[in-house]
Amino acid sequence: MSARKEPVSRRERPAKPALSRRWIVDTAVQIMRTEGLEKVTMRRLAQELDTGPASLYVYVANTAALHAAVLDALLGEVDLSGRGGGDGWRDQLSAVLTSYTLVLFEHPQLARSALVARPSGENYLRLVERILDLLAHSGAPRTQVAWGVDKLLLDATATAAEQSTHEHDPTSGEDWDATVRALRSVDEATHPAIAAHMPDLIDGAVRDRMRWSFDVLVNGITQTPVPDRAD
Amino acid sequence: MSARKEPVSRRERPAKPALSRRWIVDTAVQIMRTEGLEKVTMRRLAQELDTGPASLYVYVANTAALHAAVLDALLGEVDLSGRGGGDGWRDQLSAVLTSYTLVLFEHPQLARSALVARPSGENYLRLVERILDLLAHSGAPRTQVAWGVDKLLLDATATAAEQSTHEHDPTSGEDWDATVRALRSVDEATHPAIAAHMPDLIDGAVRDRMRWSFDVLVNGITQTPVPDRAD
DNA sequence: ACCTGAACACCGTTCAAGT
DNA sequence: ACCTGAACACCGTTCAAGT
Repeated sequence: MSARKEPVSRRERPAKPALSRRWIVDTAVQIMRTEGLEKVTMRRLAQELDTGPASLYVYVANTAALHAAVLDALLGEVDLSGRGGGDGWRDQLSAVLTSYTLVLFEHPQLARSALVARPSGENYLRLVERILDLLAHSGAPRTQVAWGVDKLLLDATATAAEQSTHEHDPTSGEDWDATVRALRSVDEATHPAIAAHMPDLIDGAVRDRMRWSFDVLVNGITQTPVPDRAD
Repeated sequence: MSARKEPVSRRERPAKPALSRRWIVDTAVQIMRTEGLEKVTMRRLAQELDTGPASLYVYVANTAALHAAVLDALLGEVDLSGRGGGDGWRDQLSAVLTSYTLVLFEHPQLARSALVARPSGENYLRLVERILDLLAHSGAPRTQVAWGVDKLLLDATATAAEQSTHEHDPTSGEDWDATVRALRSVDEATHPAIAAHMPDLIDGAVRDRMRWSFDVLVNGITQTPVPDRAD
């Protein structure tokens, strides 16, 4: 006779907030931070939000869109100021891209999804705007600048995506080990070039390679004219 | 009384071949060609091989390894000759990388898995050997050549991975559409640089961009010295 | 050594039905 | 309009048991 359940159950937990895209994405980010992106599934997320998976489809088109939203949220952490290096556009650009890469390094799986589902959120637009502006200060022709932004972001994203040897990452670094082993154990007779370049092929601190990649791209972008348009 | 099933059932289908890594990978390639990589699952593959999924684990460590094996098989199709352009190392290198990129363009999903699980099969080694050899003809310092190969392959792979607007691909091009829409509808007041570079940011034939990317990288790689090693 | 059945622990997405 | 239960059609991987 005592069990009227309505008010009791309502007070049992800290008041389930109304569903909203905002709340859904925030919760997804939280799950990613604590358990990794592979746990950011519709079902797991629904469970966390105390509802069924079907309910999420009112706010999110599918899993890919969900991951894209999580990525954009994370891009809010990129430091766009360019502080850290010198005052020139080049140092500032380097600092912004380094910040972008480091943010993705924390979540290589997200970098991979960035390669699949191109982001289009406000934080992504802010990032593109900033890089474009800095690169334009190089004085390079407009098209080179426009195409160059793409190259810089693609390189940084792909570098992060590759860097899967990470704690929260289940698909960790044994593939890279396999590649290293394969390159090391190569027969000098059949693969002379590999043997000849061997230590360097595998060596090099990530930081050094990142810095060099940046210089390679900026030098190339500013100095290489776009080809004559094919038909 | 007539139904002795042993010999009959043995003749019912064209004699199930014994399981082997070779046979498994070949069948996987065939499924990918006809149904796309997303159908290359342990279960689907087992079904095709007329066995249970557990049996495959004798030959293949997991799904990622399976996809890596499929990728290496596909790399056998890359034309390493370098025919098509001129005779110089640069034209030949361009031809080899174009061939690599085009092979991956047929299967963008495979390109993505190449970014995650670094390949290490014999076809991959052959490809690296060839690119290394060609790039070494530039006369650039050893370390630049070694690191440069990585950049060239990474750029080609990432470019292919992005290019997901493809027939067999379920996760098709609506994300790119969303990005284009976002870039187009940007407010000139808040994102002046995007507005200023707008047509070029999105335009450009894939071929033109590929050619330009190659030139950017080769110019950058051959002209940019590696930084002093940090500690 | 190789192969298997069966189980465990998950997925994404849809849809008719409810409020 | 928003939310839900239930279902459909899948997954990867392990493990004890068999040959």
